[in-house]
Parts: sequence; structure tokens; C-alpha cells
Amino acid sequence: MRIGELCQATGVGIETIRYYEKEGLIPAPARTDNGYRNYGSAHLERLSFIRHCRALDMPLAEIKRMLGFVAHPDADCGDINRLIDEQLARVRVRLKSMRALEKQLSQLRAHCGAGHTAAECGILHELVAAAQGEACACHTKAP
Amino acid sequence: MRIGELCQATGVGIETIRYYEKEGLIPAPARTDNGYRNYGSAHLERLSFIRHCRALDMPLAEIKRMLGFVAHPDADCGDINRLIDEQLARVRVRLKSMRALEKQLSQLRAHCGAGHTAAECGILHELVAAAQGEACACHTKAP
DNA sequence: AAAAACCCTGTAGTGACTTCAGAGTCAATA
DNA sequence: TATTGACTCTGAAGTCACTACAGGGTTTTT
Ligand SMILES: [Zn+2]
Ligand SMILES: [Zn+2]
Ligand SMILES: [Zn+2]
Ligand SMILES: [Zn+2]
Repeated sequence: MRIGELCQATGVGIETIRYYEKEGLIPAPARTDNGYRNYGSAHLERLSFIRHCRALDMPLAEIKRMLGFVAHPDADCGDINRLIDEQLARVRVRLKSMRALEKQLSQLRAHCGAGHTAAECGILHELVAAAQGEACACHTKAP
Repeated sequence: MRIGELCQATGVGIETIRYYEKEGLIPAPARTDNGYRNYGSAHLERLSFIRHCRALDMPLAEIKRMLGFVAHPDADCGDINRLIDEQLARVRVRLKSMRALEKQLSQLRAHCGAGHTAAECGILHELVAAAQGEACACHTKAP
């Protein structure tokens, strides 16, 4: 199959496929007489595997390691575990900061009623106050 | 104050400070006789503001817009609202995909008991199966 | 025969930095 | 005084995972 067909079959962009080849994630395929890349089913499977790992947000370097495990089935499984654990840890860290971020932004958004100038805007006041390490007046509990 | 002191005061790396100057986020400061950058308190405040916005994961382009609002307090506040809303929307999209990711990775991790080879590893099997669009046997409900 | 659609290589751009090379300046020490 | 070490300067290149050209060649369709 040609590169466009592989693109259709997997949903991976043509440029991305060539990029993966250059980066050594998929092996260089044979070429037809006119120089076009000629892929087989092994390429399709490998590319699907890569995209599935990417959907789990694994960096390409880790996907390479993962492909190494696929190629060497006698290796110790503990390494695979560690790889997934690291990825999970990274995702959890980011998830935590995303949650905090959402909270901060929602609170910030609540500072603005509509229809006034920037000088009167609670959002801007809040951001400036926060940058100065001060708490906004609205956050001090009423006695 | 010199760039190293500003770095100490804000926790922003020296190279990052110079980068912000190059990108036009902070104005070029005066220089001392030897050519060293000489910052004042206005720079410190502006840099703190920028970092606070960055902590909210705003892109530099939006921070520039935000700084524009600070500089023009007579502008309409609605633009500020829209900017925050857009940012909040982006964060919520990413938060959602992060949650899904965490779930997928946890499930994947549960496929591996310890102490076997890669060939026997449920994680690898699962990834390969998923790449082929098949459901793993363990996911079919028992009758 | 002409046009559209496909393919090739190689380079450069994205965002928000980080790192490096190579050089100059300043305070404190041997 | 010489020299170490800490600080600063500029400009270029590297990071990640693509994405978008530019400038050609080939195949298929009209
Ligand atoms: Zn407002
Ligand atoms: Zn407040
Ligand atoms: Zn296992
Ligand atoms: Zn399963």
C-alpha cells in the first residue's frame, strides 16, 4: 500500500508517517520503481500501535522502548510496568495541576460582573493583587 | 537591580527573563556602564504578573493582550472576560482528556501481575489488541 | 493533452523555553 | 598582583511532536 492509503487506514497524516520513519519508529519500507514507499500490513500494525500509545500521551522515546519490548518478548515484564507507572505518574501530576488551574480560573472569572471598564474589572484587580502576593479583599471571610 | 537579583526575587530563570524581553513582554531596561541590565520595581511587578498568568497556563500571546488591558484601563471589560473564558474552555478540554487518560492508564496497569516475560505481559497484549481495534478478553463481562 | 491528484526530498516554523559557545566584567582571595 | 570564581553579555542552536511549505516528479482522470 502507498503512503496515502496508510494514511487513510490509520488516520495518521502523511507528513507524520514520514516523520516517524525519519525518527526510527517505523522501519523504512521498500520502494516501488518510481520511488514511492510501499507498505505492508506489519507497518500498519506498528503504526496503529504507535498511535495508540500516543493517545495515552506517551513520549516517542518511551514508545520506542515499548516497541523494543514487543520485539523482544523474552525480556522482563517489570520494565514494562515501570514504563507505564512513570507515564501514569506524569499524567497524575498534570491532572492535579489542571484541576487546580480550573478552580483558579473559575474563581477569577467570578470576579467580573459585566459592563464596566478594565480599570474597574475585578479580574484585572485580582491578577495584579495575586502577582503582588496579596489576597483579594473578596477572599477575606466576613466576621 | 541586576538580572540575577530579579531572578532571585521572582524565581524566574535568567534566560527566561531575557527571552521575555526579546519577545516584548517586558520592556528593555536601562543599562549600567558595563552594559548590565538594570531593573526597577516596575519590572519586578510586571514579571510577577506575567508568571502569575503563566501559572494559569495562558499562552504568551494572551498575556500580552492582558498586559494591554492593564496599560489601557479605559478599555471595555468584556474583552477581559472573553479572554478568561477562552482560557477556561481550553483548560476544561484538557482536563477532560487528562481524566480519560488516567483511567485508561490505570486499567492498562491492572493487566499486569508481576514476574513474567514481556511475551506473557497483559499490558503488551492489551496495547497490541487495542491497536488492532479488538477488545481484550478480560473486558468481556462474565455471563 | 491537460488537469487533478498523488508522491518525493529537504527545510523551516510552532511555543516556551533551555542550553551552549565564546567573551567581557567584577569582587575576593593567594 | 595575579588569578580564581561568580556574574553578565550576545547570538545561535536544541527541545518535542509535529505541521507547512517549496519545488520538483509521477500517475490517473477528464
Ligand atoms: Zn470585569
Ligand atoms: Zn477576590
Ligand atoms: Zn506484565
Ligand atoms: Zn483487558
